[in-house]
Amino acid sequence: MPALHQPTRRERQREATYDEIVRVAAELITQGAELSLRAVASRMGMTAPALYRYVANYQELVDLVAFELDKAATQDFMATAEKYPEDDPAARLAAACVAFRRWALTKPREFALVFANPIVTEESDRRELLTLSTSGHYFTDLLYEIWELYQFPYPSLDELDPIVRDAVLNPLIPAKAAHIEPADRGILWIYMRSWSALYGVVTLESTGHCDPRVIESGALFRATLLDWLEPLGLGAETERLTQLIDTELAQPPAAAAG
Amino acid sequence: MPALHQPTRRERQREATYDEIVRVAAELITQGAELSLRAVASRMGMTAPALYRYVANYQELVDLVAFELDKAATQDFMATAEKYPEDDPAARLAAACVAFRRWALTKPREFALVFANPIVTEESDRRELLTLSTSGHYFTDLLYEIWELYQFPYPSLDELDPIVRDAVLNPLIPAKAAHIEPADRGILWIYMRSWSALYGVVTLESTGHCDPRVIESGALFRATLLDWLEPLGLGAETERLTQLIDTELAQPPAAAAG
DNA sequence: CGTTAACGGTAAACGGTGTAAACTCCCCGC
DNA sequence: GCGGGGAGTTTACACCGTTTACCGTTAACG
Repeated sequence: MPALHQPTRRERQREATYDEIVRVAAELITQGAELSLRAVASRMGMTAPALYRYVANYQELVDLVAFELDKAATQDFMATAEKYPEDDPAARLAAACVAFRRWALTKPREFALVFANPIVTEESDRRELLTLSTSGHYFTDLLYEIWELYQFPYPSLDELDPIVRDAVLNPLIPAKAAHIEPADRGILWIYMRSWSALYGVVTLESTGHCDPRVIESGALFRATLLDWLEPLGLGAETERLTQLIDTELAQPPAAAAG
Repeated sequence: MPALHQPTRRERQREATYDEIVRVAAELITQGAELSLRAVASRMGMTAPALYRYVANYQELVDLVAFELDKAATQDFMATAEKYPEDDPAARLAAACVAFRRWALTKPREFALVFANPIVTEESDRRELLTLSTSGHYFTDLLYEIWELYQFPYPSLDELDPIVRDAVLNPLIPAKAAHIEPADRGILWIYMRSWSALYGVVTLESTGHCDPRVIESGALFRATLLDWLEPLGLGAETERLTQLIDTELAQPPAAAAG
């Protein structure tokens, strides 16, 4: 383990160009260009092989970019959610979900990179990055806040499949679970289930494996979201949340962030 | 429109090599190799540019392979389903769903190609092929048979979002809907919703964006499936279908088909 | 039957990709 | 002041999709 020392000039320089690489690479994607080592290097006034001083290979760059895009997207979700009061996590989650879908439909390339990119390597750094996924943390947090407020039902530890019990007690998947009491970890099961439902419709719509008219109407997404109000203890809030969702669905996608 | 004439020798030859191209390309994928025009051509003892006599470009070959793999996979689903009696569509659908998941987990590359491949071009032949998707037809058929037997509830036409109503009356998405009475087309809405749920878990698991232990346990998939028994009018069958699903989940994946 | 046009294939080439190896140069620590 | 390692370049390799020009064979037609 390296000693914690004051970063030298060279180290600062190194970190700076590293950040620039990731930034430039992410820009390429958001601008609709193809991501390639040569393109990134050329934009930085370097040659492609130089990038190998910073990145092990192409796939690693892709993973870094995916993490970066996820971070940026989460900022977007948060901005949408924060239109609603801090003490109204239900509204915030609903809004964030719609923002998530909007992002997936507006930027299908980014979405595919972040959420539909197969995690091939079993024991790679990839999994590490995935575990740190920003959006995952954000959604988990919102769900937990909802639970604090509405106390929706969740399975007890011994109701869970033993393997799942292990998984929620020592989670690998993006989830800031540290502050959740072990006995309450069944909440993470609800998280997985609801995330899976949300992920399903949004991926279906974003990749286009779905009737375009159904996408345009938003009906499938809307119905999926509404189905989850009851399980999350939000049955009494159905009316206002439906209205909120419809309002957000009607929002035009935000102008592309530079 | 060309007149229907007896295929000449040359035409037969052409069709044969066309089929061989698709077959060889699909083999490349199933054997874990990369799909490239050069690789396909070389395996056939040809050069790459020759393929352009049969295929407009690389993407078109990919689409053809995707359709081919989907067809092969459907054969697999059918084989699993046919372990159960013809007059028991509920059992058959449940088994087919498990087979679908098994396939997606065993062959994530194939799955990604067929189901997570973004449909980019708006008005391409891609959409045509998608509409003809074999697995889509199969699942729709099973669901319809279930409806015939159990008469599960479905929305009437005027309960549907107007855009969705258009979509189910004149479907673009894989569905042999011709034999479903227009008034009963709300069944297709149930189909879309349940397909979206199934697609969600399976994609999540197949791409690995999920705790590997949860995948291994199959709990998330199982729970998702069980949630759909009630809406499909299969509440009374819960016990035996649960047992069936668990049996199928315990089945080891079939040996890789040559 | 002979001519002509289309067809199915080749070779060569263009511009692009990721990546490996060898080599320079400059900064930093001793 | 000197040696070493780090950052970057050049060169090269093995691929990729795709275009162009060319050539024999095959089928159709006057």
